[in-house]
Amino acid sequence: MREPGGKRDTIKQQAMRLFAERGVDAVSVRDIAAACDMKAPNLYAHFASKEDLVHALFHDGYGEYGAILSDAAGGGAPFRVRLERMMREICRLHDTDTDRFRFLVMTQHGYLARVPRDERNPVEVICRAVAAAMDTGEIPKREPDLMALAIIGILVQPATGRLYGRLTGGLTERADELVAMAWRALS
Amino acid sequence: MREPGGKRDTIKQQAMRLFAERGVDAVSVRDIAAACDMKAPNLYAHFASKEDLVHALFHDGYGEYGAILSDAAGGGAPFRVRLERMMREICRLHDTDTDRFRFLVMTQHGYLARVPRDERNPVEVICRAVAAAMDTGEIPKREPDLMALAIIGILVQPATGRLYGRLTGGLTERADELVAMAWRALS
DNA sequence: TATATTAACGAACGGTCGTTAAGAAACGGA
DNA sequence: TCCGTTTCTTAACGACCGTTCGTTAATATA
Repeated sequence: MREPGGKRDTIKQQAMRLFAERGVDAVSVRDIAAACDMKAPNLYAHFASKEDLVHALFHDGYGEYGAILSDAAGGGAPFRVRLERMMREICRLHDTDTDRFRFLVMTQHGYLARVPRDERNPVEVICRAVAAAMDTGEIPKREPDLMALAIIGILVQPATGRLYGRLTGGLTERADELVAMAWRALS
Repeated sequence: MREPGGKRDTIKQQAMRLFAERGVDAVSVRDIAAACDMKAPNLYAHFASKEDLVHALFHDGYGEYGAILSDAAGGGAPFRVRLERMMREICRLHDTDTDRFRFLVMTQHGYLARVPRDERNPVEVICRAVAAAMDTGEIPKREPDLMALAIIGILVQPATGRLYGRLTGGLTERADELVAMAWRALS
């Protein structure tokens, strides 16, 4: 349970990688330990339990993604610009932070119900941005959460398709197309 | 391993419900048996293994959904009409066949890589319909699979949001909105 | 009535899980 | 050098997993 140490970060990193590859339930604490060149009981010097590790991973990742999107959604630019910034950030995260992206998408079904709807929740950030754009008249008034979720789907489903080979390559190189599609969908 | 019998269907139905509620790994064969008012070993008179049961559930569900979408995508109507038919079918399945819809969405990450890309694959059906519409010039030519996946995301992500309370109510009552959004996105 | 088939059961198997306890090794400061 | 702390190990625990076994009660067949 030490604060700093490269070890704790190594554990988080390896666990994230394995979770993204196989899913949380299919990865044992012995698997994680082996990937860190240590034995299973040693993990308990750094994390109280496997559940604790998974929760920390999800909470940190979700929070960091929320902060990134919050930055992208901020500022005084028109919604069109801020939407593009958000979507490009998501594409970038998918391409460069793949393990965590996969982990968050795969684990959301188990954890999302108990995540608070604050400014560190990426879904919430997008929902609020869309709702605000409707208030200012930048896009037509429709059900904000429905539209926001659809926009998220435009990104997440291609990402999922990428996972099992329906698409090859990255999302970043398709960001223009995806942003344009989302903008048309909202207009 | 009997063909007919209400029992086999009962097991499939209860297992599907439990899997949709908690996820496959969190449901034991004893849980399934208890939901069917029987004991665990009895399940092995109807299914060779738990894996076999899960696989049958996924394969049947995926195949049936593929057939339904294939019907909706067929005929000589314009693509706009066939797209609307497909999307309305998906909304209907989500609202009236919720357990299976959830199960398929939740389980896809584990099974989707080994599902053949034939006419019984719902994703494939939509991809082919979109690609065909591009060939006939009914929608602009873009990367077909990317656009098809995005359309699926427009449906699946709101469905996911519905799962943990971001949305309330059904998708059917939002079908008009979703179809319009998808059509704008493709245009 | 005797026989074969089926359905369901309790018990138990080998295995893996997450986790804990107790001690060895490594290391830094006096 | 010794000590105290931290790090890591081996061994083992109890729980639960999917699954198999041998048996019993019920039902159909002859």
